Amino acid sequence: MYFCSMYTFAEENYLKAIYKLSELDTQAVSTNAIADLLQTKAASVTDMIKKLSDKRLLKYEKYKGVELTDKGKKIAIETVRKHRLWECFLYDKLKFGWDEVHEIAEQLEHIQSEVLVDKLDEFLEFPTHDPHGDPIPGKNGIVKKTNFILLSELELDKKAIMAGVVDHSSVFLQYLNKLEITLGIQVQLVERNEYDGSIEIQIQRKKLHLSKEVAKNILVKLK
Amino acid sequence: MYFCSMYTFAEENYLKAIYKLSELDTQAVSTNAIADLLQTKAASVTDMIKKLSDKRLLKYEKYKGVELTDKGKKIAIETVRKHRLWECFLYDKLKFGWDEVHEIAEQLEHIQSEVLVDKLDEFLEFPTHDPHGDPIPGKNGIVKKTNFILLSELELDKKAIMAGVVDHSSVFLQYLNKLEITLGIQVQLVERNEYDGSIEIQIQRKKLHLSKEVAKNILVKLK
DNA sequence: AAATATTTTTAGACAAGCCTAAATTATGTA
DNA sequence: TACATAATTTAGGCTTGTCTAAAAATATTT
Ligand SMILES: [Mn+2]
Ligand SMILES: [Mn+2]
Ligand SMILES: [Mn+2]
Ligand SMILES: [Mn+2]
Repeated sequence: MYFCSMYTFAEENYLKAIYKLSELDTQAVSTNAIADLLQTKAASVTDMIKKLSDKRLLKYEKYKGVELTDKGKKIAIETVRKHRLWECFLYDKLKFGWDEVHEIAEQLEHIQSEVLVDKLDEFLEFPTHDPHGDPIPGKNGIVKKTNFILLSELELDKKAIMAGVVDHSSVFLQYLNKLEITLGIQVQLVERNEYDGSIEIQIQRKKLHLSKEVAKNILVKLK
Repeated sequence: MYFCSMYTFAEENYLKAIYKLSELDTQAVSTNAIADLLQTKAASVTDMIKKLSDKRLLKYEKYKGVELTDKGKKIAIETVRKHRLWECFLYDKLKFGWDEVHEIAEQLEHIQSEVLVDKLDEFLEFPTHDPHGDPIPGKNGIVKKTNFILLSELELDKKAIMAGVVDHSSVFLQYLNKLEITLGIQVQLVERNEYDGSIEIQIQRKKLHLSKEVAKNILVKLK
């Protein structure tokens, strides 16, 4: 009503979802993949795809999936940038837990004001990573690649730093809270169990046993 | 899509507008008054009024205007609280000008998360007034009355403190910026011109001449 | 009191975003 | 290659929130 944004919440959410999926795979993004990620129906996705295609935000060939145009990718990355900056604000300044910030940032990412994003960035002292270890795209649209590896693939006795998560669900993050696994702490692989892929790690003064499932959802940075 | 708020942006904006208008006048709020304030059409207002009436957020009698119910008033005040807290954030923390905060707060006020409001309030150290001098409603829904008077009604030679504005438009606020009139500074009425209602004031080391129009849009607190 | 002007409501339309059910196209398997 | 299955699109419908134009009610003048 008051603000007429360039793009609607729904449009930005679709672009963000398509961007995320296109990073996982070089192929065109399928209708069903988008529907799954956004928890909506394939028919709704087809509707929106047509609108975004009309606006030249993506390339669409019937039955062949979609690919973002440069314009579409730019908007997607801007939205990711806003999302991650707001997550930093919620975590660093308002002292939310890393398991609580995502849902609120899903809303805040759609606030329209270019100067707001810049001022927020400055206020947060230009953070490079969000509370989940994901890189914050620059104002120029460049997203730094992180060279993290899965904790499940860490070599025996090697030391590393907890650097990110694959699963962003609050259930998983709360489980890590309980284990006192936080980003930035040092980890060393003590033992790998070949039978079930579970591992034993040393963090701080504790030894922890982690299932393969959990280890595959934690990212570490080699020292 | 992701968040299903109790009330939509439009509903909250209508409730806020009706609350504002009902504070100006004890009578029921008219359809046209709402349409003017929200810059929409009377027909749209009638539509929305029916929906809000169905939801028991206001009492509506055809052709007789509307009155908020306790439930409607509660939501309106909560929205005002969020609006003003966000304005404080933008002004105090992000260093926006007082002429820039309103538009962005119009968007931020609709973010749904009760704990976010509480944490923001705490982060801002429980401010009592927004950058325009308007009181911030408490968590309990109580809005403190300010006993400010119009600068145009200040008595001769009396000293007072700049405390608020009636006109919140950025044009007016920018004009005050140019005159270096900011909230909190002392003001003394030096002369009143009976002919056109204009006044001469002393602020800091300067004497300023203000039209009646301007003086009627500035609020001061007696010392 | 009647005529006129203003306010408010109704009627009908539209765009955005979603849905279900049915039709169509693509893909994988016997 | 033909059939079965899965993916995708189309058709038609719904809600929200907006609009214009016309009708109805209320308020103001004369
Ligand atoms: Mn979102
Ligand atoms: Mn994140
Ligand atoms: Mn608003
Ligand atoms: Mn304000």
